[in-house]
Amino acid sequence: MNTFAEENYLKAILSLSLQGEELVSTNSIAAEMNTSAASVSDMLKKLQEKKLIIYKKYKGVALNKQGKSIAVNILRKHRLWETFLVKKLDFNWDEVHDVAEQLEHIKSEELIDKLDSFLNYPKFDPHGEVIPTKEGTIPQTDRVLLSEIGENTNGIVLGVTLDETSFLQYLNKLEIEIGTEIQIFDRIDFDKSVNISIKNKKQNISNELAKHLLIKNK
Amino acid sequence: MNTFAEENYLKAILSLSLQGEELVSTNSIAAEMNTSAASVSDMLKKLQEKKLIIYKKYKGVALNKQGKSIAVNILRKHRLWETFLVKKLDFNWDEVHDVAEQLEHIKSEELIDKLDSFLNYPKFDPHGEVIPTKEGTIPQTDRVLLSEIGENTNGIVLGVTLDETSFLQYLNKLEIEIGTEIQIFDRIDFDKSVNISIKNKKQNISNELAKHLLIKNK
DNA sequence: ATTTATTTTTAGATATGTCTAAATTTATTT
DNA sequence: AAATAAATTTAGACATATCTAAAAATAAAT
Repeated sequence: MNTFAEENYLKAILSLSLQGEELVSTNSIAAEMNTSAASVSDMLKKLQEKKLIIYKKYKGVALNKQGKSIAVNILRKHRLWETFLVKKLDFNWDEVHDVAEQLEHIKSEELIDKLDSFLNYPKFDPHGEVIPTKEGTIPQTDRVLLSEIGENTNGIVLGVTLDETSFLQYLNKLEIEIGTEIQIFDRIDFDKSVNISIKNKKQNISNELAKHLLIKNK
Repeated sequence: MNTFAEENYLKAILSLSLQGEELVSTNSIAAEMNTSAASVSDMLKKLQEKKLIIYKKYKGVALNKQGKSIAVNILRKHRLWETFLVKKLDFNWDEVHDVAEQLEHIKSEELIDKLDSFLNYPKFDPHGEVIPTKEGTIPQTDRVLLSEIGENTNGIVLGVTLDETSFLQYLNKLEIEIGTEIQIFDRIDFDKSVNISIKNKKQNISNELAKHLLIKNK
């Protein structure tokens, strides 16, 4: 059985891997988790002893099979709980992250099975993110980040890849939600911001924001 | 904010207080929590520094106002989660304790308010135990322990005061459940066991068991 | 009222997870 | 290729929570 701290590190490594880092660096984990590089080093040593990661000093870290399985399961639990909070308890999608961060560590396979059934086996969470399966796979979808999409195309907002209140509230202000239609014009070389229009209103979206918006790729 | 360990100690002290101990002893807490008396001593010192208990060395401990408020709130959360697990997720009443022990430590007042509303403000949990109010009071009921009830009376099983799988499974075996009618004949002086009958079947119930059965007192 | 037994506390260790500061390794410049 | 900068690890400290063994206080027995 793993501690909350261990699970959170595994989750952070998974998240950075999914964002494209093959070998995840100590510093990026520290940034992701708001902790010091020293603490990360300490923990990586422990996770390696427990045989959950592949870690080469000074080089970087990757999840091994068992570590990935645990991390994906935490992600599954996180997203199922978020779905429960929004669908059943009437939370807003920008309010659920902190509570789900706690709930994801509850240990009971039966609980998650029954929750999944109670929610009718949802495929996506309230942010449009795919929910990993019980078997530990993350279903692939045809979504693409706004920061990666081609110019002069149209799309539909399918979801977000960040779960922070400040981010989600900013989206509300921009009137961007799941299902919103969006035209993509062009990308500025200088700062990689994107010119788009939503409901015929032209806007410039920063790369920082575009990196976290999932668009249907047609 | 309190740690899980602190919350568990406060809960244990509350539980023993409600069972009649005015000044709760170190040993009884250790027994309740399956830990050593030394650990209890250590923790009592910390809880006193945090001003959650009234503790006199070698004499015993009681919750103060703030400590009681926290402990009652944990109890409220535990019983609401148990209700959720049984009513919404189809757990059996003898399967929910361990998961509820984890869920009771989730920190979010809004979560519990919304859960309460979702469950339609239940007054009792699946074991028949009263659910403390949001304001921190434990509603009084007219129930009495089978170990305390008068001889030659009738009653109805309203609930239990223990949440252990082995206990609840034994009740199932004895065909005792909530709502079961019961005749009380007499109590044996020697071991304080009680002679009763359930569905015209005479049985002798140990004091140990009778101490955890709540009966309607008419 | 002493002695004995029980209960409770303290002392000293251990494990987890965190930190700052210093040392080491790797990457980047010149 | 040597010097500088950046990233990473180690060393040493601290807080929490636990344990065993020993000491101290209280309760029970003679």
